[in-house]
Amino acid sequence: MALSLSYKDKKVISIGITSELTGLSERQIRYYEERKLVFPDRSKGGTRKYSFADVERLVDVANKMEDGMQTFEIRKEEMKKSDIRDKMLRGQLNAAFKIRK
Amino acid sequence: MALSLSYKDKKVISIGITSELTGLSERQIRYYEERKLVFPDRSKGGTRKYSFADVERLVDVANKMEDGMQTFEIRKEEMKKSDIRDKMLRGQLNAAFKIRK
DNA sequence: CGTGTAAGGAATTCTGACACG
DNA sequence: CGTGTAAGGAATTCTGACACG
Repeated sequence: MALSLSYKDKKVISIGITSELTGLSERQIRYYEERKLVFPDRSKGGTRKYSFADVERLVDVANKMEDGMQTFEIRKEEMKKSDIRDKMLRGQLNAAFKIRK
Repeated sequence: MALSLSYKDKKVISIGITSELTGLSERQIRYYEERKLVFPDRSKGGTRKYSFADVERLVDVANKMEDGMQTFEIRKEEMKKSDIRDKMLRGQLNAAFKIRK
């Protein structure tokens, strides 16, 4: 791990607890992973480990599913978001670089 | 649950992960519970669940053990702390009450 | 497409006890 | 006192598949 992450991002929660926290079934949670909507870590033995950020993510996904959105649409939306973030970050870095020049 | 607790206080971490996070053996963690130094929740099935606060607590305990302190001394120290907190809280409440009077 | 379920197996955790010291 | 360990059992999780739709 490069950075020491805050509680919110530490992957320490089992799927059972994650299920309780989100109200989703384990089946749903595993399926959303299959559809690339969440990315839990794995223990050496292979059990999934989620963060509180993942839990929030899953609740968000659940809401969108309720609104009739499909998994691939939700994924696209997320990809767009991180794309925007990437561009903004690059913009910031560029600006900083110019200033220092 | 009366209050909605923050991430730090939610009991969602299994003993295995807690062991990794603290560097303590599961045996040690269970023993410190026996000695009333940590108070994990339990799942319906009986498995222990710790919070990040518990993890910090355990690291603290571990440090004191290294300093040669015994479990009952650590517990006494903690009781003193919470006792002080209680008194301060009572003082606060009393003061507030007098003001409003 | 999204989710429930039964199936068989593996990983995780639990308790009580013996051991050492 | 504090901790390791083997023991037997129970709870938890995993994957791949069949089902419905």
